[in-house]
Amino acid sequence: MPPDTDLFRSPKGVHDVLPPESGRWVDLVGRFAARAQNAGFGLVVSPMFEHVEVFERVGEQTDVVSKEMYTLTDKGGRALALRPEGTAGVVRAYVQHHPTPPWKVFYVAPNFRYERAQKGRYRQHWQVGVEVLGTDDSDADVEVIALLAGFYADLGLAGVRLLLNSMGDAESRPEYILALRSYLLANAEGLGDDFRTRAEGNPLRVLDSKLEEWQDVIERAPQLTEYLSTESRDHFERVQAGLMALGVDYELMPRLVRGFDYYTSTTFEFQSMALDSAQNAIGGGGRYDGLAQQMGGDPTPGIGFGAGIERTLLAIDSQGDVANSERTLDAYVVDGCGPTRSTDVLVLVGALRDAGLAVDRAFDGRSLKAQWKSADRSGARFGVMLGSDEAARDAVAVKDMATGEQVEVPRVSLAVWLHDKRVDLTQ
RNA sequence: GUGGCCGUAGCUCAGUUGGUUAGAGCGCCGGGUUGUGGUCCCGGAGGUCGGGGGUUCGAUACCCCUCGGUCACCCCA
Repeated sequence: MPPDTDLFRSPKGVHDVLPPESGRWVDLVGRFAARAQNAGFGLVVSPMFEHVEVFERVGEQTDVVSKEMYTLTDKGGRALALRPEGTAGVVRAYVQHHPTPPWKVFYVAPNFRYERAQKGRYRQHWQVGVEVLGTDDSDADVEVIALLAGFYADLGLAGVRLLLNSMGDAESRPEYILALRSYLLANAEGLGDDFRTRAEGNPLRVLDSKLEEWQDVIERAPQLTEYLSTESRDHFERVQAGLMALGVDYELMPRLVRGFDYYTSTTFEFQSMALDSAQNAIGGGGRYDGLAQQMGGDPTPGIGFGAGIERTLLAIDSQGDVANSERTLDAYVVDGCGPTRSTDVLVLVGALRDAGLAVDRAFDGRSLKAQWKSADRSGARFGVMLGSDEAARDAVAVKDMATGEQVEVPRVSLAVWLHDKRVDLTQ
């Protein structure tokens, strides 16, 4: 019986990233790590799964927790869940290890959500992100937001807008939620059960709905910013002043509440105007000053963001200028010694790679014509042939693949010769 | 979870109002060029026509189910 081919395909909603496409990932992740480390952030690697309670702190009312979590029970009977978002696990790590604040970390990690796949939305998607724990300084908010804006700039991503809001603090928000709930329930006529359920359970979740028939009520709803405490308002104004000082453009969006319940104070979202509204959110985050405490830690303020790698690449695609960032080879080594295969190719290729050169070669003892063809396809700058004539003189034939010009180079000086040519290229 | 569209070679797609051995381009491999890529010429490999069932003398095509892809809704990166 042949195996069931359906079982040896990637599961629904997930996908492989292969070369050369994956070269863009290497590039993007490298740029992100460079920028984060530049700003004093260190890498945090946290488990891909946690006790389910860790993620439930994201909010029992949220879609991500209530219907999209990948939950499992391990052989020890523990109730676990695959990480659906980046912040909860990092806060858990902070509470567990109590590092010295301010704790500034970045991550590159996959998230898992059981939902119907579509463009820019997958059951496993990757995010780069940062978190800062242990400070409520508004400059930390500015630093985090500016970091993400700078990352997009590094990538050459244009047409991005930053939406900004404040959710208020522990004192001002409950008051607002009460006012919002009673307003929504008073205007729920004809808007259906879903509206009423949300208005009662989590009225903030009504605000970011895109449903046409709700928009009238949403437009006239009381606004968060009217309920901010003096302290919250001051904080929010300092964040805005900081962004302006750094030249980071933003738009105030009073109805921006985002999908997780832990947010307080500053919230923000970057949208690509080149993408459809179904997947235009390419990165977002905010403050979560109560989250550590909900996990049994001391009261600890925190702020961070997550930015989707797949969506960011989609946004770059929509600009049209898809750059191939794969590193080009310095040389491709061709075995010209015929059917008697020696270890010469292994030794030469190994020596060149040890010397820091990017080098590839053919396998399987293929014909010269085939090997030169592969050299061409590889995009290598030079073809290096180990031929019996040249071998007699301890040399190799080196061909510039662009011009076809061929010279003989002593084997011992080949690495230096190729290095010199690389410098030429960068001038 | 709900709905629309779509599954034919590695990729992009033809095809048959149901009828012999299912095609093309690109890619891949080999040869022309016994030591040299890109152009050209010749040849070759590669297909459970997504899977299962049904209708039929006969199904890649029609029907049902299923799996997968894609797009949208909800929501999010």
